Amino acid sequence: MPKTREKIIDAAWKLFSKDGFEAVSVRDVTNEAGVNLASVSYHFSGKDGLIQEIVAKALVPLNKQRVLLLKKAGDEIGRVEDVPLERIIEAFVRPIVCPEEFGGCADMIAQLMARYLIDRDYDVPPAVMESFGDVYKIFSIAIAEQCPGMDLRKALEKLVFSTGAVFMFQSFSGLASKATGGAVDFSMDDFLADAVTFCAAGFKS
Amino acid sequence: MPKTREKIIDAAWKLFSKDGFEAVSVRDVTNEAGVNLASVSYHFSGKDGLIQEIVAKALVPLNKQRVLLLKKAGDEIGRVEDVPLERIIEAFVRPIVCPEEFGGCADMIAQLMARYLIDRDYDVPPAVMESFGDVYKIFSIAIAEQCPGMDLRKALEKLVFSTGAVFMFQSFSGLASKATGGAVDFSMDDFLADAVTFCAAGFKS
DNA sequence: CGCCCTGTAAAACGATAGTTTGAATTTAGC
DNA sequence: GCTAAATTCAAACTATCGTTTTACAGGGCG
Repeated sequence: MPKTREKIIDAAWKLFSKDGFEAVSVRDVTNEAGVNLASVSYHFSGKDGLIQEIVAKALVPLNKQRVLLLKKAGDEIGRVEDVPLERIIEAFVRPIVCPEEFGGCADMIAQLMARYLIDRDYDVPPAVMESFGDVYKIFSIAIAEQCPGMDLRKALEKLVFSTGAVFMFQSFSGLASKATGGAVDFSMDDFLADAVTFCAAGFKS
Repeated sequence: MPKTREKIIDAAWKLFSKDGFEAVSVRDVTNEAGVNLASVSYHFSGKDGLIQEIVAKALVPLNKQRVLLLKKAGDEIGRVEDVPLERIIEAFVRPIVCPEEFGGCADMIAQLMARYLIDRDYDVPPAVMESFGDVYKIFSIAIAEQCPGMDLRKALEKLVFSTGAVFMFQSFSGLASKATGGAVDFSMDDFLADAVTFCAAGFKS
């Protein structure tokens, strides 16, 4: 029998990633979790605290996984400096496309992340901020090393392009599918490979 | 002296694109516009109607401009089939990056668009849906023609990548700038050129 | 003038939001 | 087994939301 706090986190994760922070009420969460309404205020000192907890639980492991994948690729090759561009990008992209591979996170992580970045009302917890800072720093260095003549600034910019490309894909594919009358139907495996190819070419340009 | 209806649209456009549809109340809009609270229900039959009006006013001209730019490039070159890839992508991307070039739309259009695509609670007005369908169809055909061996499906997929890359840039660059301690500082001119190069390379891959 | 239609105004409505209260209950330490 | 802290609970509180109601002002027209 899980504790109340854990039940709240599970329910909040599920509902927030499906419908967003604003659309989901504290009552929705506590009903889903089967706990009392007041327990959110008690355990997280309010809805905002719960949101910060959820976001940190989603994004910090994501960024940790990205760094881990890059490091692992470096170990395989021998030196981190020799990791080919495609592997760098895959390390960057895979945790977003296939979040289930690193421990049970829902497949809504991209939407959750996008939502959090657009809804600026919510503060970014320091831990999340820091993990993003690490990722962007480590990856832009690795990329700059693979692309002679590219400075860190450009590497970072293209990293942002790549993030956007992958990131919005889930949202957009839904709309595109609707707009074109169901002509689009992507598989995630193909998608990951295509995304890596697309971004790698962009970096080499 | 503008009519009440116009004043509401102006205020709603400004507030919605800054803070989002849910965060902005009808009272916020009417206060900003200096009109009575009830006039939103009267002129737009409620908040949802106002949102649809705003979104249509933002996105239909955007998509129209994309098609127009592509057609214009075709006229310059001679035949639409001969427009080089970079020009196609620029036609696709420019109205998002430089919305002020096609008639007074605020520079928040990317954020408004992203928000609308993520907040799925709101229906997409038929006119908007149709304009997106047109754009994706016309552009994926043009691109498939420039990239021998690429089928329409792949072209559409890469078009979605490109949209994402450009689309989220404003949102992400803000975060990246914060996370790296202000190391990033992009200009829109450079950005447009870089984005086109990045996406074109992706298409050629 | 009297009537109707359009538009605006102030006020109130019902619903729902997040939070707090205070009592009841469970848990943990001695 | 008792005491005190921690937790859960039902209920109420305050604020705000979108909407509706009702009244009022003006203009075109028979």
